Amino acid sequence: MNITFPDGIVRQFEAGSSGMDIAKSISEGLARVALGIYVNGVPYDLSRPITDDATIRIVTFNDDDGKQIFWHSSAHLMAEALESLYPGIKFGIGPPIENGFYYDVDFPNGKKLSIEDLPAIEAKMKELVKQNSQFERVEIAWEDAVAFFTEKGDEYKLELLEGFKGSEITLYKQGEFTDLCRGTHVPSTGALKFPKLLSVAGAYWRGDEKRKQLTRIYGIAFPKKEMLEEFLHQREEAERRDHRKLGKELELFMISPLIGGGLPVWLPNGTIVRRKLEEFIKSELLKRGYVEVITPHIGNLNLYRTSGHYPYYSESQFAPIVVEDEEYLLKPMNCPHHHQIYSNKPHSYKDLPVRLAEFGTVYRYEQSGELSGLARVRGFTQDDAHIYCTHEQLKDELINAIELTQLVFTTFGMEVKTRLSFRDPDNPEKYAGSSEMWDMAEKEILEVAEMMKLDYFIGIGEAAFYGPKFDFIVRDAIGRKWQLGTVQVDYVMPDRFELEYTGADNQKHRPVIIHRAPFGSMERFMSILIEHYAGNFPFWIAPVQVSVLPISDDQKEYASALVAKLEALNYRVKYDDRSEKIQRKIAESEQKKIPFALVIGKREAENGQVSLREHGVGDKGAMSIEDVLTMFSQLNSIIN
RNA sequence: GCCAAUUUAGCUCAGCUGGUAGAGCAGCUCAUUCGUAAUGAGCAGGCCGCCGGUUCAAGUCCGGCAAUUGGCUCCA
Repeated sequence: MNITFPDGIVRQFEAGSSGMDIAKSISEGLARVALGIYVNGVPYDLSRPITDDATIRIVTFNDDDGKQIFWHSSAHLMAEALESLYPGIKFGIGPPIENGFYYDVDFPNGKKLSIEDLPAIEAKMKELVKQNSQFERVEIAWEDAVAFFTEKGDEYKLELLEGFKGSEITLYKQGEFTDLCRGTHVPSTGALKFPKLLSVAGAYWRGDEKRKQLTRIYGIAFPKKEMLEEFLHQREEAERRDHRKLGKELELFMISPLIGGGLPVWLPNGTIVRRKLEEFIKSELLKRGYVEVITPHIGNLNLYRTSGHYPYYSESQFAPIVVEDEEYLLKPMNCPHHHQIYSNKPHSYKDLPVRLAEFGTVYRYEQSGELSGLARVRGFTQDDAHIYCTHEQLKDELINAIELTQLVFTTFGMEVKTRLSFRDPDNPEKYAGSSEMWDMAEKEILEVAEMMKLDYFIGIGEAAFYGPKFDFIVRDAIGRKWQLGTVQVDYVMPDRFELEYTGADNQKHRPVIIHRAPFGSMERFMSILIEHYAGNFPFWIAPVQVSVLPISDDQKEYASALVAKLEALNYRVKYDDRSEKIQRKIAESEQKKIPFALVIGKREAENGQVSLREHGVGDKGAMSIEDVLTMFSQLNSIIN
């Protein structure tokens, strides 16, 4: 048979040759690290015979596909260890994930697993690695599979089998353990050299809150020790950057149980950063024809009935407040308020687009277990705006809004992924508006994405109830993904609020609304920003921009004059005139992550200079005060 | 909300099988006037998350509650 390699070369192999045979024919080295083979795009075990002409690709741990095979096999390895330690244990599903794998299990006799139990399981896994048992693929009739798992008493596997009725079933066996599995797996457990179990969590069977909660055990594994060490080191680094830790250390924000979980309070340092971010956005808005408005924190429930938010999202809102027989809602979004501003007066097509912007604080009910620092909260401020435009203006306005969002992310050097969030066609009841309107809006979004050459992917079922959107997604220090900015198309609200403008034809028309928020929420953006910079904020947003450090009391007069000068220029200065050694003052300036320290000794005071020290870099030598001021002014010029 | 873990001084953390609380840093006072990451001495600081129980005795054991953390579910 003819086997085509990824580089296009075709070679002859005997029919029935396995992936391992092919790997060996290339090199012993490849055969040692090969984990699986893709045959015409379908993953095969290396031992599985290939019978016909095929295009193949051998995968190793360096390929994402290879990692998935590796971690999938690791999940089976963990399952084998669990079964030998806890006989009678039942298994749910055990897939590979982005970073490792998990297995959902149901322990016998109500055993509660805690992280203290993990080392023993890990030790057992290592023992099984040494045994180096082969992963064996068994093709079996559906009825026989049912019989097998009935005998074993594993109701979860039986439930899974119900879904595969009629099709051919495969089992995988290694050592004493047999699992229902599509595959593919590594040749033997010996490959899974360095496993590490990471955490224990509860997870509902089939993700259904109403069903039994199983124990989910997360783990990861690597073929080389250095890889595991690197992975663990990265986790530590992520922990070091965690915005909750840095937020406390740098006094950026706090959460008080007495105020309430999920209701973060911005401390003076954090407030400076936030205000700088707001100034930055405001200066961009003014350049782009937005006007600012201010709306209250609560609104009559009828407003949200009109918008449709109330029935659609009543579960994620705080309960209504009743006063004088009227019901009010803590506002879960700003849009309906802005729509009222739009309809406050009649509009001509000549007025459009109307762009209303507000840093609007909204309140949403989140389950207590979901709250997390600044990233997931119950009250937050959106850098919100609504653009009311004609249909002809829509694409230009979308582009304008997306460009602003991109400017934000490039200014901070963040990597984002763009998701085109479309409706879920299987759940039409989740969305307002006609199917034709959705088709049109999704098409327009796609066209804009293509025109702007965005690097996007499509998220089915991620749309808002009133329309599809662009979402910008960023990862935090520990790899969790968060949606930040968003740009949304809305044909529904104009109808619900009967928004109008008079066209050139003297007829009434419906405007289109764009909802957009480049930061998303100030809180979440701040959480990502802290982690992105590891607390080392750039000069223009740093809570304290520069520390002034006289070496001895003799330089105090010179130093305090410099401090006054800097403060007069609106720089944020920390003057450290304590009778401490200069080393100490520098250490503290560095710990507080202040971008620059100006060290002043006898020499500088005599020459009208300062000795400049850059945070994280070190001593940059003596400079004139004028040069320092010029440099600071340049660094500050992002806001203009 | 559910599963698991955690909660001791402002912060980070120690406190073994129950015998009445400890360190470092921060703070305050004094001395020191110093050239690029921590000068020394002294002082002060605690409803050991909250409520209840067991016990002669609870930071420690048991129960409940709360908050936080890792997940699940959900997410405009």
